[in-house]
Amino acid sequence: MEHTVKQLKEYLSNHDIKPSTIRLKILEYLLNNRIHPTADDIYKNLLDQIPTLSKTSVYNTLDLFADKGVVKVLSLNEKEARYDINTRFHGHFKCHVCGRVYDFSISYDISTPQELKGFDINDIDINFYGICQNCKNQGRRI
Amino acid sequence: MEHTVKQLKEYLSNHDIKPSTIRLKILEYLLNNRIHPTADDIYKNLLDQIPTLSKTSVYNTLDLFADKGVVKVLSLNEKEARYDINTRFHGHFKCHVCGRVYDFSISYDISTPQELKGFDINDIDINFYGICQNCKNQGRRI
DNA sequence: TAATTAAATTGTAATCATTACAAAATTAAA
DNA sequence: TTTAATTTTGTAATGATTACAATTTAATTA
Repeated sequence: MEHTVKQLKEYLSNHDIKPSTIRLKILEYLLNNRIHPTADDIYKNLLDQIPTLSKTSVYNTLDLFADKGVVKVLSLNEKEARYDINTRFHGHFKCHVCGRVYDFSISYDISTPQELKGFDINDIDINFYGICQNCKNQGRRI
Repeated sequence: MEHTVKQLKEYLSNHDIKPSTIRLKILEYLLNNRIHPTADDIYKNLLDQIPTLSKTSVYNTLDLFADKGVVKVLSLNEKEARYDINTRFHGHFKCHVCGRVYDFSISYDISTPQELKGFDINDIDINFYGICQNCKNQGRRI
């Protein structure tokens, strides 16, 4: 869970991104808080460390990260986008009770469907929705 | 492609929805135009037939349809929601060149992943993104 | 090192899909 | 018909995201 500045800088430079305080802090936050945060989550959490931080900078940085493949933007039937530092292929489960987003691995083969022969497939989203075990155990609904 | 008013009314009553002119027109539009339209698409297209139509009514109706299982709301990495009259399980491909959304069938088995044992799964979205064959053939990019 | 240029960051205002809400219109029930 | 319930409408809010110009910071050059 600990990342040196050197490691963070390398992470960015590996993705062709020049380092800056904001970029390093946002990257560090994403690496240490794998909760698929929203831009607002990130903004609120970094305000202590960077009092002059603006929301525009958070969006700018996240857009840059998405362009360079550092994060994947998640669109989970909600108005706010979420950002995932884990860009390897995997599925997401959104609990509509607690709002948490869980990762899961895709075991089955996602080969090109018949109907999409000849299509270029650049990206795939596998999103599940429901109630997580934690909320079920607590008997929480909606 | 033709639907009698009787059929449309039955379709609604089968989903526990009382008929009204707007509801029947929107349902008819969705059944005849299986292009995963946005609320605005529907609004613009019905304005000829219902000059007093308001956008709020379109949203109200689509929300009702979604609640009653008449349509599925699609969240395809774009700001506008789309509405699919086909509520049977299938995947969607969004072409980022022409913007069209294609259906495809899911052949592989979507069983509960290990990590989601004990979770209630109520809904699944399988979304592919890329360039469709049509746009590829025309050499169109971005 | 200072001067110049480029890049990053900020603040404010716009955008735009969606929602809230109350008034008006329509339909159903008494 | 009268009354009550439902549907529809118009307007104004909401809220995430973006546009954009100004400011700050960092990098480069003289």
